[in-house]
Amino acid sequence: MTSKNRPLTIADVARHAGVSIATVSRVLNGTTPVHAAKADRVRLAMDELQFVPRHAARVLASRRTNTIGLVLSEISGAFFPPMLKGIEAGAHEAGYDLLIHSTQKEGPSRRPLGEHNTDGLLIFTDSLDHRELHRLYNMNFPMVLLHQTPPDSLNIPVIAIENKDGAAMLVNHLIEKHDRRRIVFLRGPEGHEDSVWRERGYREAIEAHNINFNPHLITSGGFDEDEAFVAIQQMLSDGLEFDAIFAGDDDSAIGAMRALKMAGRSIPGEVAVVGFDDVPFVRYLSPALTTVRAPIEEVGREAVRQLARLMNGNQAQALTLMRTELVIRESCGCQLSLSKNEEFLTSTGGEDQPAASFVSESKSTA
Amino acid sequence: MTSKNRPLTIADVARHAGVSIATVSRVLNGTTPVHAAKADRVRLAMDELQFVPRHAARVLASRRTNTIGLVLSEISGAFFPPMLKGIEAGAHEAGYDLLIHSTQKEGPSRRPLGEHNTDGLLIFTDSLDHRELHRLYNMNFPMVLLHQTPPDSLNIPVIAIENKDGAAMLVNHLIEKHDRRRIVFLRGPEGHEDSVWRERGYREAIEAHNINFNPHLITSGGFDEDEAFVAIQQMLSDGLEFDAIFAGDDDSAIGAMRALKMAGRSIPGEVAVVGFDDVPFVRYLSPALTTVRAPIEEVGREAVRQLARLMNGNQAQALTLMRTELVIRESCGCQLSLSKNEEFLTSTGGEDQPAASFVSESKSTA
DNA sequence: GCGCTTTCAGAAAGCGTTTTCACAAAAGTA
DNA sequence: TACTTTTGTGAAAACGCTTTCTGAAAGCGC
Repeated sequence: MTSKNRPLTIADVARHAGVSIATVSRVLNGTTPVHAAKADRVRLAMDELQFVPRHAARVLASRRTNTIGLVLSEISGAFFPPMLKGIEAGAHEAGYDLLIHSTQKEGPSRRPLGEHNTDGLLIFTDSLDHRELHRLYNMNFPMVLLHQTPPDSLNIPVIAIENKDGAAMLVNHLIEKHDRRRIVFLRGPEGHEDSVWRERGYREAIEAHNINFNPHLITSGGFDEDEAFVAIQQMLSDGLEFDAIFAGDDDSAIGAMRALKMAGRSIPGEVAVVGFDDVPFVRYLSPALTTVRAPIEEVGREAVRQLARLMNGNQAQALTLMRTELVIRESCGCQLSLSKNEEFLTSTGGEDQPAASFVSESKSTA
Repeated sequence: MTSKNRPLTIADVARHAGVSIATVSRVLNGTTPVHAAKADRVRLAMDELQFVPRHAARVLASRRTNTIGLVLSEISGAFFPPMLKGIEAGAHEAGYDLLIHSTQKEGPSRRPLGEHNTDGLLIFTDSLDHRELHRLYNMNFPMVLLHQTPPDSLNIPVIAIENKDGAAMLVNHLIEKHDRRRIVFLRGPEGHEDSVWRERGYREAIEAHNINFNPHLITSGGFDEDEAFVAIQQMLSDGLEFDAIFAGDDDSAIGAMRALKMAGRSIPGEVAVVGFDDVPFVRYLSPALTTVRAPIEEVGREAVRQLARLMNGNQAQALTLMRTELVIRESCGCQLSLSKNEEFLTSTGGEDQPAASFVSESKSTA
């Protein structure tokens, strides 16, 4: 056990290497050229002493935290791990630490993430504090929103997925390949933006095929298995006629399938069912669920990239939409060669533009 | 837009309230009594100025970061979100920020989490750096290990789940309720601690029922669907006789079921299959999977609690094992009343001791 | 060799808090 | 009333870095 009493400072390193503390700082940060020989002495001294600079002191002096904050409301769901993974990887690449802050049940005196402990914020929550958001916005603090357009038409960059395209692909498939024309749509929770865009895709696809939009075919499934179960039971007992269900998300697709099975309707024979998200297990449902997949990990990575641009004083893209791809299985009516449980993937575009992004949806939904 | 040029400091607050900066600091921290009237003036001033103290300065001066670090190797898996959720909640409760650091592919010059930017560390990784661990251990830095016993018999607290008990419950059930006696066990990856304990539970249950342990019935499923699929196919083609499979985890259970189905063996008629973990979707398999569930969120919460004890200078529990519970479904041979997809839950103990923990396994596995 | 620009290095001034120290005022005690 | 404690407060010294500012040494053209 060596003498581990007082923690080391750059002064110790400086003394050990026979230079001034300024020089130590310079080799630490590479801000100003230092004679090679001297620099080596300093590095050697740091190694020998096992010196680690004190983070807080650097932050205080340099006024940069080298940390990005992630504000989120709920840690759950199948999409969460890949997203966090992407964010962590992105932060890693860009050389930032990642501070996580959940706003679920805001405690009494929790100091929020902000300009005092981060250099920029990734915001992924539905219940954001507008006052705080405006404050940060006004001080020009770097922020990027995930899956949500900014309120009050603030000019904050957004990363989201091609919900509308994905939904349209799904509905087009039902209409064109399986000749379904009475397609139910199960909405998500009130105010859920993904849901709004999916519904828009649904309607555009319907209308593009000259099918009359029937408002009775739309109800809420709450992006929730049980709620969707009840909703479909209700529709069935109301005697509503339909030959397909676009369930809004995979969870509600499961609920819908349960209700259909219980009522003795065959899937996809009488009613085709499709979902959205492609959470890992829907391939095991019988019939295996046709759905849409989004590059969630890439969303996280891209969000950090945009944020990094902002933090470096550059402009970021106002809206980045990540491509979604159709995942055809059986619940839509397709027959899969069951030899090896293969999947047919149809993508919006080519595979060669990994982080390609394009603005296609208007930006006002708020 | 108010004058947002120079950021505010406590000096501004002090001036505004007509007190010294020391007094402002005191009402900010509540360290020393301050006259009520004066304190109110200070608080008012802070409100009016919208003052937020600079984190780095406090850290530097107080030598406490108010942050805990989470070191992990892989952000994925069904158990990850609940675990992180528990950790976040625990950190929240204890008033700490949460810094996340993934070690998957260690970049060139990534400064690690340590004493300079956190007050304590939660470590959840299989590839930990022993040198660094020893360094922190020697300087008495607060650390808690998740799902892994410390190397070199260092005295670092561990939070894990009752793997052995859970496995034994499962195997006991297969033997006692379904009269299975030739039970296959699918190991996890080499060196996976959870797997080691589950195997131990398996063996103890076997031996407690006077069944001869047959090493041929044990092979590796890698905690992976495809690997398990291949392993079971191999066993079948080898002509090995068995009437049940304890799959080590749910993923490998899926692979095992696929192999059995492909070979035309009925589940659970000819071969019962059970898993471990109860990831969300195994209830939808047919037959629905019997498995074991662990209170993963509670593991995260408890880990933070133990860490908080350490950070406050108290002693923490060397080993905390969280209870697991049997989740009986159909793949073991039980008949479920299918009316509402109910589950029968059997717990190791009562429900009344939420964070109860007890040391029962010896602590040497390393 | 002589001025000129570069390069490199040290002294010292912050960065914005907490905390020690000292002390005045208020409150007990006799 | 005089004499000790307590309580509340401010001045000023850390905390451990980065970053000017300044000057010495080194390189360059002629």
